[in-house]
Amino acid sequence: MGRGKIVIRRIDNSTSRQVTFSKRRKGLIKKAKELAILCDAEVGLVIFSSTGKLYEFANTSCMKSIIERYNKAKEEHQQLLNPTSEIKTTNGKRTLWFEREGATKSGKPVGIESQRHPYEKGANAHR
Amino acid sequence: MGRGKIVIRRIDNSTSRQVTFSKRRKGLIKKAKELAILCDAEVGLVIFSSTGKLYEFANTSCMKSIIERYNKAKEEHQQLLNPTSEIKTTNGKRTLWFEREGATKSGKPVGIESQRHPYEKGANAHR
DNA sequence: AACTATTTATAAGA
DNA sequence: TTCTTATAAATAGTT
Repeated sequence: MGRGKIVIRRIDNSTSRQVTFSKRRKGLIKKAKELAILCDAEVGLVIFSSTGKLYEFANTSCMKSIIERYNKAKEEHQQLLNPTSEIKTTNGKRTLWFEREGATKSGKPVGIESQRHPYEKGANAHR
Repeated sequence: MGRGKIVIRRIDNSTSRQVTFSKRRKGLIKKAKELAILCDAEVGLVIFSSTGKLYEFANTSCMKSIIERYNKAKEEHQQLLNPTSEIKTTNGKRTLWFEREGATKSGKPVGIESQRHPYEKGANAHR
């Protein structure tokens, strides 16, 4: 959005990188707030600039509680990934509803899909 | 952005809230990715839908490392807030560069400003 | 930091 | 939920 289209690639020029960071960070936090309010969601956002400065946004109480909730959700997810069950297919793999088609690319945690395949069963079950 | 302007307020209709959540979540994560790449920043984003589903984005290694970095930065920040120094003004208050003008509103952690006043000195020093 | 031309996101509707 | 389209909003380049 702007005078010209840009390619999403690291901005080499330090000054314009800083300017863009400032603008987009502001925009991202605004969007995070809006999502939280409009959709009644809990949102936690942490941003470290390339110079190491920290910026954050958390719509509920504080980031701490969101992180705790996150950790808790992760633990439960792990339980699903590594249940103490004996169910296994002959090839040693098990096909679960939340199985990834890809892999850990671009920093996405293993077994977690940001866009689809949320933690709970039933999601994306239809269609 | 759309056929009509909307007010940022919880969407009552459950169905449209879900639709909006889906669209905006996607958009927010896209923006987070772009910020990370363009500006060489480290970004961690956690979203819990109103139904409790978790969505996340982390551009570096994993959310865990970002959370650790966050905690570390927070600790250091606390050290700055409660230094073992004896410097005090007569009224018992000390004016620090990162002092807040507001208070803990809308869930923002105490002593942290999301938009301005990042942790490090010199930020916003110009102008 | 302000200003706009443009691009991009997205609200509604199908 | 996906596609389409009109329109609101974000922002790239400039000043």
